[in-house]
Parts: sequence; structure tokens; C-alpha cells
Amino acid sequence: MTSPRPRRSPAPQERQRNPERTRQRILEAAAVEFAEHGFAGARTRAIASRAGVNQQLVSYYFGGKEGLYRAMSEQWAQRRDELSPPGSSLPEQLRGYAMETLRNPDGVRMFAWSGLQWTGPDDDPDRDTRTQMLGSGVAHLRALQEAGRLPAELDPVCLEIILMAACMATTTLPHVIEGLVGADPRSPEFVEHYANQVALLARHIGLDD
Amino acid sequence: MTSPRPRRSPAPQERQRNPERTRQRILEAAAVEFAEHGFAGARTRAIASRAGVNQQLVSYYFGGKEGLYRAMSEQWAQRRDELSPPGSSLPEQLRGYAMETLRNPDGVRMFAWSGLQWTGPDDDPDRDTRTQMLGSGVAHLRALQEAGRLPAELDPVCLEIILMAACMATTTLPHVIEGLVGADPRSPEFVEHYANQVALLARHIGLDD
DNA sequence: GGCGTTGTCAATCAGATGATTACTTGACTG
DNA sequence: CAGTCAAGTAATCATCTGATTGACAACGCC
Repeated sequence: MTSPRPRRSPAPQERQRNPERTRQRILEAAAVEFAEHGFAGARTRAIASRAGVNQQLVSYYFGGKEGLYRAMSEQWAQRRDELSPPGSSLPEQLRGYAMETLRNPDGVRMFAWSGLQWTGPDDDPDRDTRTQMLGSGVAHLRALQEAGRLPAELDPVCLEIILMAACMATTTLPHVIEGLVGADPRSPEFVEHYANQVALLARHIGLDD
Repeated sequence: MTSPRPRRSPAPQERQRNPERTRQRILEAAAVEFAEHGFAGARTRAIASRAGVNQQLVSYYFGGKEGLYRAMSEQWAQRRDELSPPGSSLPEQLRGYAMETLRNPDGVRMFAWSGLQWTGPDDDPDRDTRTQMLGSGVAHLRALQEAGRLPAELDPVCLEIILMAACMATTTLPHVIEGLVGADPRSPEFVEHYANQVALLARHIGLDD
């Protein structure tokens, strides 16, 4: 069986047709715009323009703005799923999550938007994969608790939520940070410092392995 | 001196003029809509309709959508400033902040939106009052630290940010919560439980007085 | 009671926005 | 090489959105 797209000449011109690449470009542009402005604030024209394609292609490939948003959400969910959590110990892992603001600012922002835009369990395509992923984290905490490393009266679910909110703070509370530290809350310096502090606190709670 | 508004018949009809009441109604309706949909998602028509007044009055009193948003932000900043922090000990205070989701869901939501919509120190009318308020919290933490109740290597500013993010989680991460606990994340039962857990964690860190 | 001021409204506008239509271009097939 | 279908585009549309206009009715003042 030969390759599905022979493409005699590898890439003589960039003007060739390439539906998959076009699709992908739209998805990438959509991620940037949605991450920056949220669903209501994003503009289909801006997405098409950023992708360098005609606006109609958004309808052609995704059936409109809403379909594009859904498709992009699913792609990001999948991508996040593939991403193996960095770090070995739990504090190191949390440090990694807090650093995600630098590696993948759009993804974190998208996630933050989705929380405020959330209206209910339905129309949340990401729900199941996300829950499964977080559930494993909760299981980890619960195991730590049963091993006596964590106070019995602490609810592992709530702790997971607290830690998650903490890791996202550089994205969700930039105005607070700017006011308190007087510097750009997204600067690598501060994000790294903050991530270290999150890890430190986690250790102080007793989340070391 | 007599009353400024004599109003011969006390309230024969509600159709009487009352600019101040109208202004206030618009502001209240704006708070609800902006809290629900954010700035980009809120509709001037919906605000006017909710306030039960003509849409034009938004321009008449506030000079348009943006002016209304600013005015409402300032009003809420002021209202929050008046609101004395409940609770005596720091964990109790944090518990109170986490419970704010029930007492004042719109206020918390507005604050969460403002973080994602934030573009820079400018165009942030709330900045100074907010920073001042948070600064006092940081000072409190720093005092605790200097008294040896808190590890020296912890940055009080980062700790404050972490705690704040944790207190807002029932608003910022409803999708996560729904997935993990399978219940309405805004239900009084869960919010109270979560607030207790935040306070518990604070105690466990050593933030007791 | 007359009169200017001010609060309120209905009607409407210009621009933006997401979607649709009809057309062109390119690639594969027999 | 004709034919067919997929990929892409330009032009246009209907609707929505925030803002403006002009009328007018309630109020304060004399």
C-alpha cells in the first residue's frame, strides 16, 4: 500500500492544496484567538486572517464558529492527554503544572476560560478525559493519605482542586500578581519563582514521596 | 430644610421618575450580565431589559457599554472595600472568602473574568484599592513568618496568591469540580465543605493565630 | 398656569459578525 | 483529455449590536 498522498514533487510551491494543513492552521489560529479573547470575544474573521485562509473555510471544515471551538477543544484535550506529566515526585509534578503557563500559555488560558464559560455537564466535550486524568491525581493523594502522610480529615478531592487552582494562578490572577509584585506576571522569572513556591508549599504540606 | 424629593403622594404609581433608582437598576443588571457572560459576552440590550429600562439610558447615564462596565467595576470595588473581612483567625477569614461564592457569586465571578480580560496595569480602575487590600493580607502573612510560624523560605506574596486562587476555585473551576464530585459545584453544601477544607489546609500550614 | 430642564422612550442607524451562495482552481479518474 | 469532485475564494446576506436621534412627558420654578 502506497502513501495516501503521493505528492510527486515534495514541496515546490507552498501554494499547493493541502486540506489537512489548512485544517490544522485554522485550528492553531483558533486556539490563539480563543485563548486570548474567550469564545464570545473571539472573531471568526480574525481566526481566518491569522490562519491566512478564507473565512468561509471555517464553515467548510468545522460548520461554523461553535463547531470550530468544539473541534479545537477536543484537539487540545487529546494533546494534553498525550503530554506525560513531568517530574517524579508530586511537588515536582505540581511545579511542572505551574510552569505550564510558560510552555503552553494558550492551553492554560483556554482551560481557564472554559471554567467561566461552563454552564453545565453537557456541552463539555473535554469532561470525561479531564475527569479521568484528575481522578488519578486524587487517587494518588488518597493513597498518600492512607499511608498516613496526609491528615485524615483532609478531603483529597478538595486538595486536588486547591492545588490545581494554585497552579493556574499566574494565568487566572495576573491583575492581582501585577499589583502585588509590580512586575509582569507572565514573565519567566516570576512564573518560575511562583512554581517553585507552589512546590515548596506542597512539600510543606507533606506531599513528598 | 425639607426633604429634597417631596413626592406628594408616596407611591401612587411606580412610573414616577427617579434617576438615581434607574441608575442603580442599570448598575445591578449590568453586574448580573457581566458576571454571567463577561464583558464581550454581555449584551447592552439584555442589561437594559433586565433593568426594565430603555436601552438608550445606558448611553445616557454611562456613555455606553464600556463606561457602564467601568462604573460597575468601581461600584463593586467600593462595595468590597466596605465589606469588612469576616472571621477572626486567618483560617476563618479564608473560610469566609471561600464562602463568598454563596453570598456574592456575581462579585467573585466578575473578579475572575477581570483576570482573564486583564491586558495590563492600565485600564484597571480597581487596581489600587485591590492591591492595597491584598497588601495588608501579605503584611499579615509576613508578620506570621517573622514570628516563626511560617517557613522562612516561603514567599508571603506567593502564598497570598495561592490562597486567593484556592478560595475562588468553586467559581473558576466548576467544570473540574463537577467532574470530580459529580454534584453541582455551586451548591451550598459543596461550597461550605470546600471552604472548610481550605480553612483546614490553612491551619495545617500553620496560619493559625 | 406657563416654561425651560431633564429623565425616558420608540424608532432607527451604521457597522460588525457569522453564515451562505456562487464561482474558480486544482487534482485525480477512466 | 474530458469529466468529476474536492479545495479554496470573493462577494454578499441576514442578523445582531452598540449607539444615535428626535419626540415627549414629568418635574422644578416662577
